[in-house]
Amino acid sequence: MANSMRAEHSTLGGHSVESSANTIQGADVFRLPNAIVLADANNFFASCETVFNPQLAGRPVVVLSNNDGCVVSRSAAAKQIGIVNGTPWFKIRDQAEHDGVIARSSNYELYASLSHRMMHVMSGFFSHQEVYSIDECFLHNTMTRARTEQTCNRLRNAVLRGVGIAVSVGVAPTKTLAKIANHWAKEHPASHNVTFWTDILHEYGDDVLRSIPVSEVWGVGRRITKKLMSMGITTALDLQRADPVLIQHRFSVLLERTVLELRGIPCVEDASNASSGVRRTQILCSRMFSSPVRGFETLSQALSVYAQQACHRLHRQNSLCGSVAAFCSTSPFSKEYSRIGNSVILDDPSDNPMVVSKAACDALRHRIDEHAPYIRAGVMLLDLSDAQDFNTFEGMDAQRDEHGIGNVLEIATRRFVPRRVGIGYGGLRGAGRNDADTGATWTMRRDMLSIRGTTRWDEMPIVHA
DNA sequence: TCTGGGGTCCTAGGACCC
DNA sequence: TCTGGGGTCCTAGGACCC
Repeated sequence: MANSMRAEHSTLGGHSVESSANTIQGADVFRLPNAIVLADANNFFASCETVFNPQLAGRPVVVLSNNDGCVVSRSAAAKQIGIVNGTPWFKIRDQAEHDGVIARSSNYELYASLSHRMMHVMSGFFSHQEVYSIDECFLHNTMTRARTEQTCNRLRNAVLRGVGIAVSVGVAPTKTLAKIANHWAKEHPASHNVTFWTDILHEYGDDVLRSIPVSEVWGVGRRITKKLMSMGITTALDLQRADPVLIQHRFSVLLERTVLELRGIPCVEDASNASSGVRRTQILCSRMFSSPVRGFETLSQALSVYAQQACHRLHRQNSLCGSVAAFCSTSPFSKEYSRIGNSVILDDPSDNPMVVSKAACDALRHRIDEHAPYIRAGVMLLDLSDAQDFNTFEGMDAQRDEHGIGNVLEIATRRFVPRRVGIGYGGLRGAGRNDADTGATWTMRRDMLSIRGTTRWDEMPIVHA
């Protein structure tokens, strides 16, 4: 599919020949100038923090990554005082606190819950929704220009009223252009947070793409930017005008598709597996430790906890894994950086946390340096297959865990909350209120965690009337 | 002192087969 | 003694996204 698409576009040199059929069906829908609607929450994590804590509205708020490491989301006010995403918190903490910045540990349980509500509300306004990330979705549109604008505004109001989150909307013929239109909507208050690509193109012509550095185009990362710059391609307009065949040759089909998308030719396919939820092809669970861990004994505690968490996700999508990989590493910022990884093939595909946990530990057992300070570790489940499809000869069954410990864990998790029970260290809970708080020294730091008002009875917000 | 986590897709290159 | 070329499959690594 992707290949035939590429061949077609490459040979046609940019503009496709339409078939005579003008039916609003299948791929033809996406040839319409307003076919793709991208709805994206403004400063999502920071906005979520404000939902149940309205005093934060208008104030500089930042949300930190796990372990309170880096800034990952900023409110408008925090952006205004010049805080940059990705900055390590320890480097700016003093100044930020002096400036009245309020920091929060990331509260993914809250964000996931609000994301779910937001997506549900938005799904009602268009025929097809493709959830792209926790805070944005593509909506497929077949309405007229006027109807589309009306619908986008109703969608924005519904999310704002129903969930308390502001979203911006970009409308364009392709996803890449919708990203650009969405960005424009966020940057230009006059747009009322809904921007049509065709409008800004009509008003500003080539200046729109000329004003966008190539590094800001969706799909262009740091490495590719550097290489493009050396070829004299510095703006989105330069990339749009580049030869797709040359780009494909020097880079990849991915970037070639970006060139075509910038020209208004849709090439990025639907990535979501309908609305029923996506089945992952690999599952990774990894964390940084709050302080360095030495020795296999302690490391295996962490591996065991991560393996159980990974199995929980494996079970949820009804898959089995054929192999388990584990890794650990010292700090990449230290002189003696080392990373150790190894994988183990299971005798039979399994979703049993006991089996997976043991495999993860076995993978690293005799490989680690007993004295090295490890700062992170992770467990990866690979070679996933559908549990229902699994058939072998008699006597060679999958190591399924039908009535065993995994199911007991699932049931207990559903009835109580995650991590009230578990194997080994995964079952211990310390005094703190953090999910992963096992009382061990390595569990992650979340010193500034807000309430999980939508998922925990004991943390429900209190309203004073 | 202190720098996130979880994914996807593509490509190159090796192994193997005929 | 000489030892082609093309296809397929797999894996590791690179690059990207949010």
